[in-house]
Amino acid sequence: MVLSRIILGLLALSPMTGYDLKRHFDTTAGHFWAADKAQIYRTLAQLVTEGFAEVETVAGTSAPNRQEHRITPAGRAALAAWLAAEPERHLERDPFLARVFFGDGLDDDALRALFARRRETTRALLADFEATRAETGAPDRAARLRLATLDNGIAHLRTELAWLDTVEKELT
Amino acid sequence: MVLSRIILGLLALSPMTGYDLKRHFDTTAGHFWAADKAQIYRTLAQLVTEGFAEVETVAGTSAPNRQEHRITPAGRAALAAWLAAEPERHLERDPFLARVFFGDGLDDDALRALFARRRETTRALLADFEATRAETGAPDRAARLRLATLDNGIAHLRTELAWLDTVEKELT
DNA sequence: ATCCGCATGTAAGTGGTTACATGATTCG
DNA sequence: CGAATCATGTAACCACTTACATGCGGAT
Repeated sequence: MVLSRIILGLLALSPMTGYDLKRHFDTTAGHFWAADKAQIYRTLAQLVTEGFAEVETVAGTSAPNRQEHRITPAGRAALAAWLAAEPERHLERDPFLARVFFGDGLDDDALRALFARRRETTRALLADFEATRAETGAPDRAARLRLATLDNGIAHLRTELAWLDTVEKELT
Repeated sequence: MVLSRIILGLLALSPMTGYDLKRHFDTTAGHFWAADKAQIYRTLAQLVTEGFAEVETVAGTSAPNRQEHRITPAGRAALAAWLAAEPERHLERDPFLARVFFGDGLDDDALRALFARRRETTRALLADFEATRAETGAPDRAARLRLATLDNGIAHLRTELAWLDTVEKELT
């Protein structure tokens, strides 16, 4: 459900192929929703049978054929309805925190390594987000809201680093 | 995989029934992993067939029979192996942020309502976490690590509220 | 020559959600 | 008398992941 509506939202910005959508999920939309191509192609087919999107095959001149998907008026209505509906609840599932919770089963070195890996992936993601943010200018209302989700990610990544500081200090 | 190892971790603290486990997932373990009872009972049965847990039926005196599950030595080994393994990566999936990203499809009032609901659920969860934290004292190493995961949750909830402040201010 | 990007999909398996089903005891 | 808590589970469904499979064109 959520994935299909996010895809409709992206198609509302412009017509796209599954491959184009995948790139969005690997960059902009990845801050709040993960999806892989198997899911994307399946959901796209489903949107077409529901009448929320239409396909047009665009012959590739110097590339493979593109299956361009375009949102229909019914698709726009479904997107609007979802936007106004009660948000689904967000269920937390973080394998790293699970390991920390049972971390007494690791010795100090292994624990330190666990925190160090977390710090490294967090730091890298933050650098990535901040670089993306620097690229953007002159936002209208739509772009300001999209930026807000990126800022949300940046704020949480900074918080994670600050939390790691205190936890690692306590471990010494 | 992750769920089965978290259950092993909880069983390592003390033998439990599926119902007991459910209460843990609704409180302490809920900060980092969500699970419902259908999954818990299924996973428990699987752990028994794998030889990682054993069941003992305890006749209820003034209650239904309890199926007490106890971790086996093989189970402890599987838990230790998982703890030391590379953490699975954490995939973000937040329906609220998805709505904000496409928020231009909502009018100002609907947007404000969206943020207000998020603020309310965040505030309530934070109060809950802070109350839990106040209850705890004199921690050993194991308890300090469990507390650290709670502090992680508290830090992120505060960050979310601060982010909401700036976004809602910008909306005026 | 080899690798990377573009572009499409299928199949099998695992993990997670929702709805159905039951029944005793305790507290207000 | 009714609601909440304790306690168990099944069935059907939906969502997500991983591995398999193909092939062109352009750059190094």
